[in-house]
Amino acid sequence: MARQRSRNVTLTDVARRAGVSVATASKALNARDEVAPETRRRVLEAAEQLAFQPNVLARGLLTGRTRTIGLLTDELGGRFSIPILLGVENALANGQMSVLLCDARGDAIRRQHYIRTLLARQVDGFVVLGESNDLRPSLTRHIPVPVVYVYGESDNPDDLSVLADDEHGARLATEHLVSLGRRRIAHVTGPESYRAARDRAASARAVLAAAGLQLAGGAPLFGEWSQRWGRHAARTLLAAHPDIDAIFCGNDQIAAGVAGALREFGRQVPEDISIVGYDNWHEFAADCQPPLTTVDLNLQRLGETAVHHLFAALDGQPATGVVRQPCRLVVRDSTGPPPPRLAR
Amino acid sequence: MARQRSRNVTLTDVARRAGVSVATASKALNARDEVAPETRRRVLEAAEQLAFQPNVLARGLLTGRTRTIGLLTDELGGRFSIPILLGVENALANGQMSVLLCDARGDAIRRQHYIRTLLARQVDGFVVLGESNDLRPSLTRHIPVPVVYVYGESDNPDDLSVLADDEHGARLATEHLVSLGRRRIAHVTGPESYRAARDRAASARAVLAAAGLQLAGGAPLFGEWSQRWGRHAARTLLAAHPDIDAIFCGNDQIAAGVAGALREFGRQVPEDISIVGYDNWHEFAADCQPPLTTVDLNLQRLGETAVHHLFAALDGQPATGVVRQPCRLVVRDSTGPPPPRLAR
DNA sequence: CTGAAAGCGCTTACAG
DNA sequence: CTGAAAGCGCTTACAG
Repeated sequence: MARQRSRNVTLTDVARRAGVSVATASKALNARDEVAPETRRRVLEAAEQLAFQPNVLARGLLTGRTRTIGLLTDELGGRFSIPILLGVENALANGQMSVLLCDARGDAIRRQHYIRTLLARQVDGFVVLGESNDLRPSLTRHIPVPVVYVYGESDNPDDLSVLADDEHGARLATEHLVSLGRRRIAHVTGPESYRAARDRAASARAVLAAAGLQLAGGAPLFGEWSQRWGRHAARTLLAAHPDIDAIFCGNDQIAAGVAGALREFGRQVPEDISIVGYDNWHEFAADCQPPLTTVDLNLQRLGETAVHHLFAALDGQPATGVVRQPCRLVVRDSTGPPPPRLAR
Repeated sequence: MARQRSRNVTLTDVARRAGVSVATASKALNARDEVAPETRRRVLEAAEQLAFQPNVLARGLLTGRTRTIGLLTDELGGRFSIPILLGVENALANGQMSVLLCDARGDAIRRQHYIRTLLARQVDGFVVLGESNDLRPSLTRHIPVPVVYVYGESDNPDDLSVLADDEHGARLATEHLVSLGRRRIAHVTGPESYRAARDRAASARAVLAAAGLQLAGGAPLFGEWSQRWGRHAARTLLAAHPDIDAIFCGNDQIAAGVAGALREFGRQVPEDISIVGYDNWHEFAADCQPPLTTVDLNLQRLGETAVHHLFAALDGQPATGVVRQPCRLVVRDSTGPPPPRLAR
């Protein structure tokens, strides 16, 4: 760590070693075709020998393109940001671009500061990552380069928002339970203030209605995104509706809590009561007792999709509106058909 | 999103509006004292009116400093990276620096590629974030700017590594149990191949030995970092050593699994058997039944500490060796004194 | 105190 | 095909 930064090898060094001008060296390295093959060979050899790395700042100053994008997050600590971030980083790297990371921590001042900072660094575009899938105020008017919103939807329909399709995810979950022969299905989920909770609940009800069914208890149980709430809700449900045969949970934590409570009450999962979670949060879903059937939002792919749309916008092909990416049902051991004696 | 990037406001624009040369404008904005107060006022006003943001690339080209550091991670998806990342981001932002994020995904080729990319972007320094706290190969010989390793220790003692103090964390946990009057303490932890598991186990044994005790069963139970292993190990322990009165777990997932199994066996937590977890992973520890006493590694602060050391190195004050940051015991409901009838 | 000039490292017309 | 020159936006001696 004590090493000094040595002077960088510059194009001038390469040119000198190859015995050409910097202009020619530049053309040779950038594979422009106005260079003699033998000259190019000499330049490439010199660059190789000197381990030349072009200074990206100088190039950016000239071209106005930095091949850098700003990733503005609201709350990186949240559960959903990381897989999306990974997808964004991966897709950008595949496109030879880099990402400057800024976490606003839900603070508007901090967010504005970061927007200025990123613009001063001449980023080519922005990805704005929401902490929930609720509508969020558009930032685009402050940003003179292309912006794509991911996970959280911009409130300006002229922006492009790339979202997980919760209607689809909840439909997959509910149809799975119905197709297994479940008929008295309850829904335990997070706070009604979350769009995710409302959308999933609405979708579940729609699927049941189409099958001539309704939610056990008549309505979703809105609460918290926690195991604790799952345990509590399961007890309440068993007391009020002892004949339920399935519980669709708004996330995997709730599902894990439900599973724990059902076990304490001696109900067998999946035979007596099947459980579906949501999120495919590995540590909760796969490590649950029993492992949970759940909905995977494909978050990493969501990040990649957002970047592909950003690339399109950088190429002059911007889109607007909402792109919804489908979900995927992951079937594990927490769902199955009712026991034969109860089959109808 | 369809907006065109408009030409940026440059220092030339500001200078023209203020009626001065760019040289004077530059000095005024950078608060150098060779400028008349009235001139400075006019320049600042012009900059304000034009919403001038200096082009950081141009400045970087000139000064050789970009105020950007590269964060090289091995596996961002891992449990520990995020809090550390947050700490790094926060400390850098406080120092008016930005972070370029690169996740090598444990791939050596990809890692080398990122090192070259970051150097081409003229980063001022690197933070290298390990995915585990095992020793890792030093990258410093490829990097001509200051490097600080965080969480994972570099195998070169000439590097600086900022680490969580697992010896301390396990000591806090074990001393807590001993001080509560627990005497038959078991240790259930992750794979022995992890340094974290070995270090914590060794520390627990040392504390017990100092108190004239030894681990229930004579040795730690190494297994996996999962609830499943926690459940399994708890059953094994109860069968072999029905009189144990505490279990120190290598992480919170194991502890949650242990808590679930003990409940099924009708053992009261914390009265009959107290449990301590490790990591203070909120979703597992605080939401456990009962909420877990656990060890918090202060990971966010670890990231901040690493950045402070990097700043020192950038200021010409590099350090070498290992910095270990203390842990913190978080006491919740899973630990308490033995019931009076059993107290001795 | 102010400004003309040089220069950071590169790319791109343009002339030869 | 090659290279001298201009220039991206800024900062810093240096001269006045």
